[in-house]
Amino acid sequence: MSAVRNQTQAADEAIGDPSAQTRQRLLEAAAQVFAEGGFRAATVREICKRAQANVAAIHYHFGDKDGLYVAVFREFASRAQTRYPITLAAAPTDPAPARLRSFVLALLYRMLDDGVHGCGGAILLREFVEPTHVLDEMARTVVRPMMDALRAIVRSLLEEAHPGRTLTGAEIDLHTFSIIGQVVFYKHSRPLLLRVSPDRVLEKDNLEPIAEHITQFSLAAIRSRRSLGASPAHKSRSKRP
Amino acid sequence: MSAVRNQTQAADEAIGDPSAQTRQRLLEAAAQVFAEGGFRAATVREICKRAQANVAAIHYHFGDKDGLYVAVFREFASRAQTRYPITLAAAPTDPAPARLRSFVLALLYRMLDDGVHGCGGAILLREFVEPTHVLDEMARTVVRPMMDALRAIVRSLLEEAHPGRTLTGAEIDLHTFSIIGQVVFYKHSRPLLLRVSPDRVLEKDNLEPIAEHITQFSLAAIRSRRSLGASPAHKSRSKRP
DNA sequence: CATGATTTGAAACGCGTGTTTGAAACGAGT
DNA sequence: ACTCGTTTCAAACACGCGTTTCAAATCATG
Repeated sequence: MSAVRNQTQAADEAIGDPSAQTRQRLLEAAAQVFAEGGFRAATVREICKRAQANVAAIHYHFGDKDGLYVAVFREFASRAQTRYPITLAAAPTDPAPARLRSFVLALLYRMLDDGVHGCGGAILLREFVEPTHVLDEMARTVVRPMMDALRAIVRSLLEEAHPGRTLTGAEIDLHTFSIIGQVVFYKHSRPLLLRVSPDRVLEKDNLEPIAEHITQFSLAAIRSRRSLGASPAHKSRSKRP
Repeated sequence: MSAVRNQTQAADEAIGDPSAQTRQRLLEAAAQVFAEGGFRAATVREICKRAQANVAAIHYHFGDKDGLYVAVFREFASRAQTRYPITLAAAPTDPAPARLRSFVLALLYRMLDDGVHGCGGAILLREFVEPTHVLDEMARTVVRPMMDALRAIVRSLLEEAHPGRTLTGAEIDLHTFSIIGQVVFYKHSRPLLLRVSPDRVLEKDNLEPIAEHITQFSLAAIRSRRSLGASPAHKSRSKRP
């Protein structure tokens, strides 16, 4: 066995196993501390204080601070997606508008949850701004699938609104980023909003109205004739015999 | 004279004055380093290396790292606004759609400029995510005026699209944040986009199409009947005799 | 040229960080 | 009870950080 205990073994033994309990407490404390301030601002001493463990335990169980962060990412990223799946409020076969609303809702709930289910989301959004060594894995396993899911919804909406119109990847991405930008704004700018518009920060009370607004704002834009310029294919089609 | 030389005196003497030149070099190097990684990640050693100055010079001219950051903010915040005013592409008397487009364009240009004119913008957007001791001053002198300017444009657009409709502050803010969210997404998420969609990051080539998209996307949404729910005033009016 | 003020520099300090070390405690098996 | 493996602990280490100190260099003035 490698110098660092593998996760399956440790997870299996966590129940009732004091030593595996230390590892689990470190993971959960680390998730909170990383979610609050990001990888760099988080300190092993603060993590160990919250976990009531020795700083050497981090090195024993995870190798180093980097390894701990990777373990946290792997442990909690899927929890966020499981607790708040993008199918939270719509089935995959539902119409695109309902799926869009569900997607927005799920992301907003992940951002609001500052418990263990939301840590993955907070860490993810922190990587947007301040990437670390887990960005590649995170991009591959979380970000791309999430963006592809939203791209599919956007494509579907644009095709409905503009039948026969050839869509480019760039056009789909522009709309996709407009939607994501509206959502992540509430997390990325939360510290600022707390200062300049404290009654507008994302909370339980206003989450659904904000989700509804972002959904309707985006649907209206996508359905409008104005949101797509002249199609390159349309232009080139005029040249075809 | 106070222990820290005041800015007016130093700025006046910067031309041809070797000692004031050190101060100016420190300010410009600091602006770059703060813009790149934020206040916390920036080190006085890196700043002095770039400025070719001694670390004690920071303490002599600015008091400490905090004081340097304040000086940088004051020096460069106005430069960003001067170089890329929100009236960049529209006069204050132009119709609201043109003013919106100009507003979006100005912010995108500030975000793209990684020279001395853009440092203020980069530092500002960094404060959204990771506020420091200048947040209060920044909120008062830069953020609020900027948000109020956009709120006025949004109000104007909503009133045109929904005549007779009573607007709440919350409704205006929802639309305002949707617009800001789409814009700042390109700065806040740049490190991530460089990894998952490198051909979509904000650059000179695609800045105007992105500005146009955000403007049209937002205009379409604002003009749609869907973007505003039932008016509270409308509801209460129905009860009046 | 001398003097005083200003500015810069090298070196060190104190602190907080992540990591390492070696011993102690604990648990399992015989 | 002994032995061995696992886990935890206190303490220390090495490093980088922001800040401070005191001397040297520079500049301005009479």
